Amino acid sequence: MSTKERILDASLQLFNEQGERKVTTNHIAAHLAISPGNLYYHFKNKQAIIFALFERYESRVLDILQVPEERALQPLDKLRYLQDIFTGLWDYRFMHRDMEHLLLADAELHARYRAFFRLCLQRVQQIFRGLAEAGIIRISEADIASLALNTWIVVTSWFSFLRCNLLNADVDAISPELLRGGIYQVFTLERPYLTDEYREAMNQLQQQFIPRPSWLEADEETVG
Amino acid sequence: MSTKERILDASLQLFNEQGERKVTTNHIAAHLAISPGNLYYHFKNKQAIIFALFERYESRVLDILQVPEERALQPLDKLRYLQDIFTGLWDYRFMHRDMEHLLLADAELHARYRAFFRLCLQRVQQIFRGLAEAGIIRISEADIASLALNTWIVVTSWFSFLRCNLLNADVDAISPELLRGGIYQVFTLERPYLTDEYREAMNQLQQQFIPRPSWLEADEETVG
DNA sequence: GTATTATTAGAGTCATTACTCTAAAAGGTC
DNA sequence: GACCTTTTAGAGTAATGACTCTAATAATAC
Repeated sequence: MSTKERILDASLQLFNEQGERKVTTNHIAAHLAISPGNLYYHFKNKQAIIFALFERYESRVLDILQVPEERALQPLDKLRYLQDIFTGLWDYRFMHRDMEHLLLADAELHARYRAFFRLCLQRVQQIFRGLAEAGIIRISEADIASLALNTWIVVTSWFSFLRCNLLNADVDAISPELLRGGIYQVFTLERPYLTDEYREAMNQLQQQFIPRPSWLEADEETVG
Repeated sequence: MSTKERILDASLQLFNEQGERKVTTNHIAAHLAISPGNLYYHFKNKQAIIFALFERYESRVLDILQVPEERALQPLDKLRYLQDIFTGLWDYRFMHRDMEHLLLADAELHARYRAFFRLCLQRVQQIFRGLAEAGIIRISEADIASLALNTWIVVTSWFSFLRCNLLNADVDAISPELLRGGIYQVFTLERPYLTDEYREAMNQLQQQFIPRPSWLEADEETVG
C-alpha cells in the first residue's frame, strides 16, 4: 500500500478514535513511524488529508443512496438503506463530529459539502417516492421534503447525540451496536405514513431495533 | 454591573459570534478592556466561564419547558414552547455548536448536561401527554418517547445544520429569522399524530413557518 | 490615616502544533 | 556506475493561547 494511502487510513482511524482536533499531523506521522516531512511530502497540509477522506466518504454514501430503476422498492430495501448509511457514518464518524469546524476552515470543502448534502436530500426524497409508489407509505410531496430533511438531521446527528448523552464520558464506549437506536428513531419518523397494508410488517421490522436506551440510565448526578 | 457578569456577557456574545474555540481568554479580556489577570481573578479558567454560561442556559430552558397544572394545553401553547425554546437556543447557540468538545473537556459539565438532557426529555414527554389529554394529538406511550427524542435531536441540531448548509459560509448570515425553518420541521414531526378535530388548525399554524429553503438555493458547485 | 482585603494591570511562561528546510537515502534508467 | 527523480528523515521555526506571577491600585473597616 502506498504511503499516501497509509496516511489516509491512519488519519481516518485516529480521527475516528480521538476526534480530528486532538490528532496532530505529528501524531499521525508517529503512528505510522514516518517523519512529519514525509507526511507533508504527500499532503500539502492537514486540510488536504481531510478533504481526501471526505471524497471517500462522499462516494461511499452516494453509492448507497441509489434507487433501483429496474424494480419497485420493498420493505427490506428501507432496512438496507438505513443499515448501510449508518455503517458508513460509523466508518467516517469523525466527520459529522466536527463538521462545522472542518467546513469553516476550508471554503472549498464547504462548497463541496453543500452540494453533497443537496444531492443526498434529493436521493432520500427519491427513496420516499419509491416507497410511496410501491404502496409502502402514503405521503404528500410537501411532507416528503420535510420528512427527508428531518431524516437527514436525525441520521447525521445520531453519533453526536450519543457522545453527548452516553452514561460514561469514555469515547470508546460508543460502539456500532449503538447504531440500532438510530435506526429505530428513523423508523419512527416514517411510521405515521405507512399504509395499512404494510404497517404491521414494518412495525415488526422496527421492533428488531428497539434500543436499550443507555442514555436514560440513571447516574448520581442531579440538576439543581 | 459586576466585572464577573460583564465577563460572562462578553464571553457569551463572542462565543456566539465566533464559536468558543476561536475566542481566547485574552480576546475576551481585550474586548472588555481589562487585563487577562483580571479575568483569571474572577474565573479560574475558561471552562469555568463556560460552566457558568451553561447554568444560565439550563435554567432558561427549564423555565420554558413547564406544563401548566391548572389548565389544559392549547394549540397556541405548542407554538409558544417552540418559539421560546428556539429563541433560547439562539441566545446560547455557541453551546450546541461545540457541545461534544465542551463536554469532553469537562467531566463535571458532561454529567450535568446528561442530567439536564434527561430532565428535558421527560418534560417534552409531559408536554406531549398534555397535548394528548387536550385531544390535540393521539399517540401511544412508546411513540411519545421516540417522538420526544427525535424532537430533541432536530431542535438542538438545527443551527448546526444551518451553519453547515447555508449558501454563504459567512457565519453572520445566520439570523434569528432562520428559526422559522426549525419550527416548521418540528411541526412536521408531530403532524401525523394530530386528531381530526385539530388537524386543520395546527396545519394552518404550521403554514406560517414555511421556510424559504435557503439551503436549497443553487450555487456553482457540483459533486463529481 | 492605617491596616486589610478585593480588584486590576500587564509582562511573561510554557506547552502545543502546523508546517518548513536541508540533506540524505532509495529507486529507476541508460 | 553515473545521473536523475522520488521519497524520506528529523531538527527546527513561528505562531498561538491558556494561564501565572508580581506588584500596583482601589475599596473598606476601624
